[in-house]
Amino acid sequence: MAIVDTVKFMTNPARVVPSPVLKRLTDYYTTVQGLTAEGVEWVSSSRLADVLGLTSSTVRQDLSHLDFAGVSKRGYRTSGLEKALACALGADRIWNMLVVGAGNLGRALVLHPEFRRRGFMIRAVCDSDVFKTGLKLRTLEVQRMNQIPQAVKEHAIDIGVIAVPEDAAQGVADLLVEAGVKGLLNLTPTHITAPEGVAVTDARILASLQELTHTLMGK
Amino acid sequence: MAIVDTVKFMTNPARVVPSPVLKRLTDYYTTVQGLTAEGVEWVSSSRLADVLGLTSSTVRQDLSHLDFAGVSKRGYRTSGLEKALACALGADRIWNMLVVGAGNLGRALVLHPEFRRRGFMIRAVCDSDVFKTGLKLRTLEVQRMNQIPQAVKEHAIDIGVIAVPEDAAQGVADLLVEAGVKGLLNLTPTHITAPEGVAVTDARILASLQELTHTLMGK
DNA sequence: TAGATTGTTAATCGATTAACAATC
DNA sequence: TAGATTGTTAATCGATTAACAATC
Repeated sequence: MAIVDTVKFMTNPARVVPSPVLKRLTDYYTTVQGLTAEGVEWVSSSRLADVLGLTSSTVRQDLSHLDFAGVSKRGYRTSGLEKALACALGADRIWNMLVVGAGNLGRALVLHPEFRRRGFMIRAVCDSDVFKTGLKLRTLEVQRMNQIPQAVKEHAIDIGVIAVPEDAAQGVADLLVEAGVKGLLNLTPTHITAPEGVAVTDARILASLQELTHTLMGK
Repeated sequence: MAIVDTVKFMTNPARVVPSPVLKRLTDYYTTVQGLTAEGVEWVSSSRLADVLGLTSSTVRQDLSHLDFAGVSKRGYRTSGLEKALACALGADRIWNMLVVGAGNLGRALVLHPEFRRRGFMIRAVCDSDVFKTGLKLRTLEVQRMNQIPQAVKEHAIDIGVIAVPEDAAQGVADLLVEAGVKGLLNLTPTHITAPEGVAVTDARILASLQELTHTLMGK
């Protein structure tokens, strides 16, 4: 029996946050950030549920994945909850990014101050178009594609951002993986394949629009 | 018995495509577009499954929501499948959009040719910053916020795009709804509330990044 | 204390997968 | 025909919701 318990104990901690929960954690995070900014000190699961269109049950289940406990009769202390969420999402540290593609989307990312403000630091930008080489985006000069490996090493890049035309996406992904990035943010509509150890997330901007238009047609 | 059958028949056609299926339909669409472009004429559910990391069972279930049938032993004809997907997603028509916010993100959308190419026509841009009024983005002049109602009527705007700072997002959403748009694309991390009849989709760029960093921390 | 809210278990609901008869 | 692939039903799996004891 003791052995069984031990096994249980040993397998449990490797608990993965299920994907729908993870998506909601990001929602809680922005909401709670807003509340602390307003000076609200306590929030209940039902209040969060109301704001985000969920049930209080879902909220409590979700927050139980965090290393943070609420208080009976009071709810969750916003300051602690914010910190716990930031910690779970990696929002309490700095992430180094390299953007490939200096087109409109790539430039917008580099110039958008929100990313920096939230710890997503764009350290380098590359583009295959040699006429863009040397172009200045804020403090960064657009580099050649063959500079990717060196840039990844030099700046300890965690995340490669794919902001190139659709048909170049997989090739760029391969280059970034080869250079040693641990994660990819894919801004193109293409499905990207990467080896086991490399995480890929799709920004799905076009997909969002298409989901929206699908819905609009039913009206 | 006949009555029961009739009721079943009458309730069924109002079938809604479940959200996870809808998300995958956009993936099938880009994949099949690629295949037709390459000249591939037939594709099987298992081929699609391989490319997108799904099971063939899921693919067949999903495609059964379309008004299009495969052929035993051959699979799905890519040309017909592409058309059926385009039709389901509203990708076979033109959608009129108004962008609020002429910052980096808003400008990128207006200038990005992919949206136009896919039928998402940005007809007007507004910004609350009067110093931006009159600024030219391609063929469009940035307009004042109070021009929103007129612009929506004049261009028969279907979709309002929210590309403003986070704390202005809900206010802009309210203005757009008031002006009569049927759908909202929210590019901010904020949760937006809108009345029943108005569809909202979140682009979740920052959320995608945070999901990614959460995953990276486990490594 | 009394009442409100958490944390958690159990029940329900929905989505994914397996399996297989129909079929070209 | 024989073999491969669909469409669909049934089984499994996972996520959401309901319910309630624990608690501050």
